[in-house]
Amino acid sequence: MSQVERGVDLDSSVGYLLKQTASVLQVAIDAVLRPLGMNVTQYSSLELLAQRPGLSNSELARGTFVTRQSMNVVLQGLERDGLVSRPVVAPVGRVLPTQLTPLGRERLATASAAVRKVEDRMRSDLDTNESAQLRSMLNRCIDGLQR
Amino acid sequence: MSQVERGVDLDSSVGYLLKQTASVLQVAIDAVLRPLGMNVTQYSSLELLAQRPGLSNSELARGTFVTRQSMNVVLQGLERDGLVSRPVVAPVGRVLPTQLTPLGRERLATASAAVRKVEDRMRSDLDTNESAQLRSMLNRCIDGLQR
DNA sequence: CCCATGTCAGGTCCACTGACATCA
DNA sequence: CTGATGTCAGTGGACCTGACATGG
Repeated sequence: MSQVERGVDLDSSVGYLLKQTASVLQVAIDAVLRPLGMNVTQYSSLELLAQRPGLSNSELARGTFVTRQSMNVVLQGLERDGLVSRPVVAPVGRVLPTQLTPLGRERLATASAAVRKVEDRMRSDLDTNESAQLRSMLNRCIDGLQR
Repeated sequence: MSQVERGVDLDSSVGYLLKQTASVLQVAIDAVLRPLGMNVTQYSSLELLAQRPGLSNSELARGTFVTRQSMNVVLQGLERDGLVSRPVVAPVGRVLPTQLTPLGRERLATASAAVRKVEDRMRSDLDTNESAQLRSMLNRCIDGLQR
């Protein structure tokens, strides 16, 4: 049989496990978003826009962990599909504040429900307290790395 | 200033935090491996081979979360650079067991030390007990997702 | 026969880097 | 001038599908 199943002794490495978990999660979310014609970055952008209307291209890029160049392409696609809208000219500076359209809000609702199910499945073996601990520890990992 | 810094209220989502942590970690490890002329997938392959000599292409692919086609390309590169070696003919079946060369072992030692530093920095705000908890919870997240 | 493996090919997707103009 | 932004262009990595030969 295969020597690599689960539990190479690399699972003593937090980094390896982190990568694995993120990878499995990405695949799972991808799978539920694909039938909706959406990928993770597009979904993340819509979710961010719902919570913080008027975010600019660069701000969305930072919020979804991609470059502003990549986000530019994403936004062009979302705009083409009528899910978001941006003013033709910048009201101030070069920043173009982006808004969800009614259609975008509708699609997001569907996608959001699907993604929430995945996340619930991921947390199904964790109680509320552990979820909070997990978030706390991940935040501290991020802080540590950015030092 | 930017409205997106740290702490959009999405950090109540484990999934979002997980993606962010993995993203920051990837960037950090990339940064230390780049000067060594290595990327994360190559490093992961060498690390796996050090712990489990003789892994095949397909097994390495599963262990690093890429397809066997992608791993095939990676191995060709590592072989060309003299970091790994594979027999010309399969000793049994079609499986070609891969081995680290002395050079590969040497490069891995350097890379491994660099990566370990990053991982230590990531865990700097966690005590031993918390690290174990984090691993445990990540493992349960993976199990939950694969159900 | 069925399945896993190693490998090659073609096409696609996605994110990145580089570069440039614009504006506070 | 500096720094942030929006955007265009090119590049690279990893994916997928398909294919085929080989071996348990």
